[in-house]
Amino acid sequence: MTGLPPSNRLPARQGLAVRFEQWSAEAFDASRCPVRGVLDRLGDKWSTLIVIALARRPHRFGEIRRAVPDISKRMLTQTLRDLERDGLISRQVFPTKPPSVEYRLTALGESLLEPLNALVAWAEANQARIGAARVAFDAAAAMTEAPLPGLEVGGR
Amino acid sequence: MTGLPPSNRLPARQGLAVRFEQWSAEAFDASRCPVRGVLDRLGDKWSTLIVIALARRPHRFGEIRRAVPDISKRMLTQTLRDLERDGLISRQVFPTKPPSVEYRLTALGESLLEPLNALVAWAEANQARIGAARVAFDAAAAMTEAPLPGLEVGGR
DNA sequence: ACAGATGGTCTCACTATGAGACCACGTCTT
DNA sequence: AAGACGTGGTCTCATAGTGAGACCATCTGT
Repeated sequence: MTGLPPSNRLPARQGLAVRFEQWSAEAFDASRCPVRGVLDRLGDKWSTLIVIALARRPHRFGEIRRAVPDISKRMLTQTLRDLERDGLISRQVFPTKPPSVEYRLTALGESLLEPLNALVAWAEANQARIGAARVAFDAAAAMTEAPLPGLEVGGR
Repeated sequence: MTGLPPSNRLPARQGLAVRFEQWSAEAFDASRCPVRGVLDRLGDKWSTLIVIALARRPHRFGEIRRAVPDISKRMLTQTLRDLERDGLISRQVFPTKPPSVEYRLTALGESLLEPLNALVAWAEANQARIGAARVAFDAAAAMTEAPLPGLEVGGR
């Protein structure tokens, strides 16, 4: 990531720029662009996590809950429904005694793994930089709020 | 996208799988994984849109609002602050008479364009499939709710 | 003199979210 | 035999997040 020559970035920038101009020009407003709908779904807090969990193998409802511990049943159900509605995962009920339900990625869902992997790799490679930026930003903000040095002892 | 051989998907799947196992194994719960923080920020409704807008060129506050029409001032301010805090964009105030403010991507922010472009390309390539899946799902759901054919005229 | 544009902040109402109770069913424990 | 537990959910309720729009100080144009 760090070793990439800058020339590798330009196509991405231009790719996005061209897309964006097309959206703006064709639809006249970006809000109606259909990619927005896709990005919004992917953009919610849990979709990507669930897709990543299912990337390993099919999971049952409770397994996903254990894999993503801080999701509530309510949101898990809802997000799974949304992902199923979008054709990214499939839901299969097994007539076992307490009926069990298995969720797995569809072909469409699997095709999402490529770009998602790129994003996760970026996040992993740059989380330290982002963390440092946050610390620096918060420190600067604290200085602006209370610009008297010597009175600041522990920060807040 | 459609023409990709399946073998191209496997590395992505395994890459995510391996990452996920490492998160689960090392931190013992996925909720503390730092990538989560990054993904959450990128996952909010507006961050990606703003980054995409800034991919073209630096924008002023009002320009971004015009580029992303359905964002409120409140959320625009907040999202810009967050992106700035994470070191993805920089904020520069010009001492013009009504002072103007320019936002631009930092090097870190530009490095995000590559994976983001991949994601947007995927969204663009698959939005039709997703739309079709939604229609199919809603139709199936309507059938389940009201399984009597002949009584359903217009649907709902 | 007054509207408009600049980049925000603040309040208020509405919506989305999380915590947890509840359900029907069957198995396991006591 | 009675009660606890696990299955996959749904439902309600309190709280958190969000969008709409008023408001602010300053300068420019008419």
